[in-house]
Amino acid sequence: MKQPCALHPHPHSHAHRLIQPPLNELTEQLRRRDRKITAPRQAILEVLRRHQHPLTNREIHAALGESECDLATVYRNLNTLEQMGMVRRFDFGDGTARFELLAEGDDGHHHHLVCTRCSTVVEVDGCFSTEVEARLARTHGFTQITHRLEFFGLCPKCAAGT
Amino acid sequence: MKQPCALHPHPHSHAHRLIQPPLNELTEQLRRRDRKITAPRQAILEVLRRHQHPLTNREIHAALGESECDLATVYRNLNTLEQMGMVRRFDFGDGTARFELLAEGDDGHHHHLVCTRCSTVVEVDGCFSTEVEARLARTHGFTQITHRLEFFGLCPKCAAGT
DNA sequence: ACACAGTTTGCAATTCATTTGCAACAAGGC
DNA sequence: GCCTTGTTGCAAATGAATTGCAAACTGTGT
Repeated sequence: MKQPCALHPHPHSHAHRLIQPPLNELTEQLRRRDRKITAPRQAILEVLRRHQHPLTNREIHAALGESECDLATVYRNLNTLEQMGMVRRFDFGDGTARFELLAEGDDGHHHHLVCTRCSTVVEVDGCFSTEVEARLARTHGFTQITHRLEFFGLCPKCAAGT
Repeated sequence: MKQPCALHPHPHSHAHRLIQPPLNELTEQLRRRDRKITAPRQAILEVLRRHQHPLTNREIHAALGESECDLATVYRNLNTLEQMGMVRRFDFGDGTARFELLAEGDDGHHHHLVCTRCSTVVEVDGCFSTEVEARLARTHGFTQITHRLEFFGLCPKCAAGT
C-alpha cells in the first residue's frame, strides 16, 4: 500500500466540483438552513417522483413541461435540494450528474447496476462496505469515511440482442 | 428493488463519454491492436512512473518538462494507453479523470481512499465485491459485471489541523 | 533513395456540463 | 411603503475533453 501524497491543489475551485463524498460537514450545515419549496423546486420533485430512476438535469428540465423554468434554475435547485437532503446525486462516470428523489428519513444509501450498452439502470439493494469502512478507518486513520460505488454490466436484453 | 428502465438515449455521443466500465468489449478489441510507444507516450509513462499516484491530464502535461507536448496529445495518448492496458483511469467524482501506471500483467484493480479536504490519496488494497458481482449476475441476469468504487474521508492530518 | 499508407502531432476551434454575474422579482418583516 | 434576502431568467464564462485539419513522422515495399 502506497504512501499518501497530496495532489496538486486545484487552482480553480468550482464550489461543488471539489472532491466530496455525498454528505460532508458543509452540506450538513446547509441541510439545516430552511429553504422554501418554491414552484420550480416543487415541479422538479414532482418529475423525480414520476420517474423513479436517476435523471440528469437536462432530462428533468425536458420533463418539466408546463412548469418550465430555465435550465440554470434546474441546476441550481438540484444542488439546493441535494443540500436540503431531499434528493441524492449519483455519478455514473459519464460526466453528467443524475438525481433521485430521497424518501423522508431515508439516507438514500444504495447503489446501481447500469447496462453499458443501453443505460438501463437497476437499483441494487443493500450495501457491502460498512465493516470495510471501519477497517479503513483503523488502518489509515481516516475518519468520516463514505464511499461511492456503482456496478456496470451487460443487461439480459442487450446480451441476447447482440 | 425497482424495475429497470432505460434512460433517454443520449443524443450526443462523445466516444468515451458513454457509460462504460473500465474495460469492455470494445477496449478489449483495441487493446490487442498493437500501438507503438511513441516519444510522448514514453514521456507520459515516465511521469506516471515518477509520481505513483493518480494524476490528471493537466498534471501530467505540466510534469512533462523537457519532453513537452500539446495538452491534446496528452489526452489522446492517455486514452490510447488506457486502451493498450498500460494505464488505468480513475474517477474521483470531481469531473476530471486521473491516471495510474499499470504494472505488466496487473489488471490494476484496486481502489482509493481520498481525503475530502486536502485530496491526499491512499491506495487501498484488496477488493470486496467479487462475490457480490456474482450475486448481482444471478439476481438481475446481467453479465460482464464490473464496478467502480472509491472511498472518501478526512485524513488524520486534516482531522487534527481543523 | 522514393513514394505511399497509416499514425501521430500541434493548433485552433468545438462540444458539453456546469457555474456565475447581473438585473428583475417575490415575499416577509419593520 | 421600504428594505433585506432568496430566487429566477438570461447571457456569458469556465473547464474538461474531443475533434478537424494540415503538417510531420513511421515503416514498408520497390
